Amino acid sequence: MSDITTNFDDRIVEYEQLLSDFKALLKSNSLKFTIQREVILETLYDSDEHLTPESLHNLIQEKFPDLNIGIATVYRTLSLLEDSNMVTSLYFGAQGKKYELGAKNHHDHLICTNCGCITEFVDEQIEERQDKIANELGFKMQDHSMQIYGICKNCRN
Amino acid sequence: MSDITTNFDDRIVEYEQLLSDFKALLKSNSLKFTIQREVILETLYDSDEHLTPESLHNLIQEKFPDLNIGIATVYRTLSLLEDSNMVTSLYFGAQGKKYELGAKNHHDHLICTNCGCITEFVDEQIEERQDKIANELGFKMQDHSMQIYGICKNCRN
DNA sequence: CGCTCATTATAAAACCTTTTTCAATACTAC
DNA sequence: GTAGTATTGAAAAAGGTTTTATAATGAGCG
Repeated sequence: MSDITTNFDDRIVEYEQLLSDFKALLKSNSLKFTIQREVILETLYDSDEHLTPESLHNLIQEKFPDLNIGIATVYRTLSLLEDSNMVTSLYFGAQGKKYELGAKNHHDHLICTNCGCITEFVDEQIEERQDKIANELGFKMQDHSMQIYGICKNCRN
Repeated sequence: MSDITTNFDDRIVEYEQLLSDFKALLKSNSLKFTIQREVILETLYDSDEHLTPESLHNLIQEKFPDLNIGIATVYRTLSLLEDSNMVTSLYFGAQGKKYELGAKNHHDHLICTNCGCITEFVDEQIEERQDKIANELGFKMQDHSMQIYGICKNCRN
């Protein structure tokens, strides 16, 4: 078995786990499992990007044109998922909320000031350096966030 | 003369330069120099953060409560400054524009989650590393911001 | 299956930010 | 000072996104 296949299996297992967590969550709150909610969770899972409610809705329309899911349902489901910590949202500036799945492992962001796309990265050297700076200044670090703004590869063409 | 005094003088000189550039710009376009425009430029200069039109307006209200500058004037002046490249704006996500003055020296922030105090710092290693990461990912860096959250020296006692 | 109530799509309403309108004001040149 | 015109604050309008109201639908349970 190749690594790719193994990863693929892992991914399915991971999604099944997520889905059953979601079902359990719904059940314990006397809420119902609907095709709309499943599709929203699945689309969120399949996407590696941070999505706005609108872009998520567009994605769903493309993938499931016959379902005709309303934007209000997307908003309602995202709020539900966020309230139960299955998705997290990021604020970029005073407004502009974007959602992503999971109790995230930490990462920093490259944000394109032209198209708004977000690329994630983690850099061990920066993480270490941050620890060191905090220590040197007598600061007990709890958290940090870093954003790099610029023009992404695609937009430079 | 100490370094601090020298920096202070430099800062005043820098602002005077900026102001006279602004005046020249206005004159050459048959526009008028008003107290509102001066206050907006000055407040932008004094702030080290990226500001939304709204937060800039709030800042001005605090600093000059008697002037009663309208939010529309803030928007108008920011557009004017941006058109003439004296300020740059960044998009955060699909929407949400933030402004900052053109030539600004960069620094990062340590923010105390207990007392709210902010310590500024610059670290060459982190700056270099950021450049490198941006380059590796085909990203043309324009700016970046980093915040470390935690408990400051004073508050730990 | 049939009952009950949560959920849905749709559309209207509520919200927010940004722009425009307009009469009053104030800067600049003379 | 005065004339001419850009600028201002206030309020209305425009342009978005997000939420709510509603009647119809559908999931879950016995």
